[in-house]
Amino acid sequence: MVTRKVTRKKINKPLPVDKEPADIFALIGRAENIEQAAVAMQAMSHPVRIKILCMLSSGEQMVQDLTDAIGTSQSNISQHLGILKACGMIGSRKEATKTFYRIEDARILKMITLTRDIFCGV
Amino acid sequence: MVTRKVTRKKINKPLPVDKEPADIFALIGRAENIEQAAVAMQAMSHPVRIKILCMLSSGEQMVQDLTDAIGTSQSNISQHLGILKACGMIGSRKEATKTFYRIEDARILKMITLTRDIFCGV
DNA sequence: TTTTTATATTAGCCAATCCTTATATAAGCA
DNA sequence: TGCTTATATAAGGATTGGCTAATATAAAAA
Repeated sequence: MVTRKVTRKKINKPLPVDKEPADIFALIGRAENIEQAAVAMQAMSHPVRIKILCMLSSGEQMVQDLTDAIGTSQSNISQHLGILKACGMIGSRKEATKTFYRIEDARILKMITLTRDIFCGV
Repeated sequence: MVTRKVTRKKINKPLPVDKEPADIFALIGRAENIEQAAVAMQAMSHPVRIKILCMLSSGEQMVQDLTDAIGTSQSNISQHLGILKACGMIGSRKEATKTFYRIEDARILKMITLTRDIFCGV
């Protein structure tokens, strides 16, 4: 028996690149785009990661500062940063022992800004 | 030993109501809002649910039509609808044997519209 | 009343997520 | 060299998420 599993795309994958448009219901056909959006939202949908993205949306930050401001373990922050980085949302730069993270994907910056706007009125 | 677990808010909870603002980094302090945003994004972050919301964003739809257009089992659609409904994103209305769903939360309509805009350019 | 249509619910399984604790790496400093 | 600081990685277990298959409900149709 072929156990064909319809497993979801893992979160740690880079967001795929764009493709052609479509028709039904204005966009259900755009499977690629929908997938991208889902992966992006899933990656963003954790309080710690939202906080990280919010902080990064005002510019580069180093891990220590993120850890202090957000208030969880360094290991935990590092793992969340890893998730965000794995799907291309953020990038990093090393300077001696410190690592600085920044938002890489313009769409994510837009998303986080809008999310903030909608849920925080900020 | 008190195994104090920092469990995340379950997805099947209504979005909590607003509270007071804060200070650090413009909004890290707004835990309530961040939580709301996270719950909302998590609920939206599945291809099937995004498709459902997209379809609903152009008006009320019945289960059968959603099922046909999206292309998964009726049971599956029903379960996803349940998730969206449980957190107050959508509402429903019965008419004989049919159930019509619609978007309830204005913020979600905004979110889905923007997501569409950002990822699909539609 | 039986059958059909439309939708909801439940159980069970496997995969994914998340946190904690412990350890690794690697650069700067004494 | 050895210590400290900053960050990353890995293992482990607990919980959640998501699918399928089976069943329940309930209204309409025959």
